[in-house]
Amino acid sequence: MDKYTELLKNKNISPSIQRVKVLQYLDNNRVHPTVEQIYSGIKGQLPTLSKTTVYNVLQLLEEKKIIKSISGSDGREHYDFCRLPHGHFKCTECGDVYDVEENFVYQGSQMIDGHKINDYNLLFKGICRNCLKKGGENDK
Amino acid sequence: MDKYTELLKNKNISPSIQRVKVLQYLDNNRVHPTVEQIYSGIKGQLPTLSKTTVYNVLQLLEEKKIIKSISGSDGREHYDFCRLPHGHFKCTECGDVYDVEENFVYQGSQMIDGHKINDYNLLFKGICRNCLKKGGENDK
DNA sequence: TTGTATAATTGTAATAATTACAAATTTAAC
DNA sequence: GTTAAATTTGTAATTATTACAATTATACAA
Repeated sequence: MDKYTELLKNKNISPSIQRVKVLQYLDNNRVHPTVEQIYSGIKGQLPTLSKTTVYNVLQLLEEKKIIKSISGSDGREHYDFCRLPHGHFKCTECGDVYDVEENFVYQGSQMIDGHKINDYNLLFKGICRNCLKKGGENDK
Repeated sequence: MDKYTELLKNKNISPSIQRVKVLQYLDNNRVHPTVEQIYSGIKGQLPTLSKTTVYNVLQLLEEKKIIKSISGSDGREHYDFCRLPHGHFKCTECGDVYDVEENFVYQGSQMIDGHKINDYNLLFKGICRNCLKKGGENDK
């Protein structure tokens, strides 16, 4: 039994081929891919795959805290395999998302002001090193 | 000269009535409104207002660091007048965004891993106190 | 094994936020 | 006051996401 199948079973999720493939893709492509990227990335191996399924799987995996979603400000979600807590950096030029070590570690309670905290994210924004190289002028 | 006009001039932005009204709205409605809310909120005073203008103004104000945008994961941006640094909490049930005192204060440099940092945000997610009251079952 | 209930996937259509863009209007400079 | 530049407006296009019903696969009992 491969490790993704096992991970899913441990979380009481029946390990359909679609779910395993999405998980595998996220593990092998740690670039915070979008739904589109995930879909295109595994469509070759699962020709009947529907984009709706990718959405469904991602939603399920996030609910079960196996992955996290990251929202930049460009109307596209990015997805990230959960590991050690870390922050993210999103380039406002090209939209790519990078990991950064810098992080906020929240030691507080599960409640803040009466709200139940399920998760948190630290997101930096700016211009990534690649875009800086290309056109440093655009220095908004 | 009112305080919004003054603020805009200080930032070298010509203080059109649309810009002033958006700014005023954000200052008076500190609930992290969406574009839709801002638009509806001032349409009464500016009957010719276009939603495109609201988008334009918000983009400009964010570039000039007068406001911040907050992306939950529901495909809707929220906007916040800049003040003391603070974190945000987004309810995954109703979509509302709340301020929280809890925050990450970044003292590091303006560069991380070669990326130019322009901004950062700390976002908590969970179920807000109102939704908890209504239906505590949905305890994802 | 066979039938049946349940769960998961698929495809299409609908929704909704955002952006592109060109025309119209306003503002500022000379 | 005329002209150029900046801003606003409205429409159309784009794109991500969701809703939903139909199909397919899976699990389980007889």
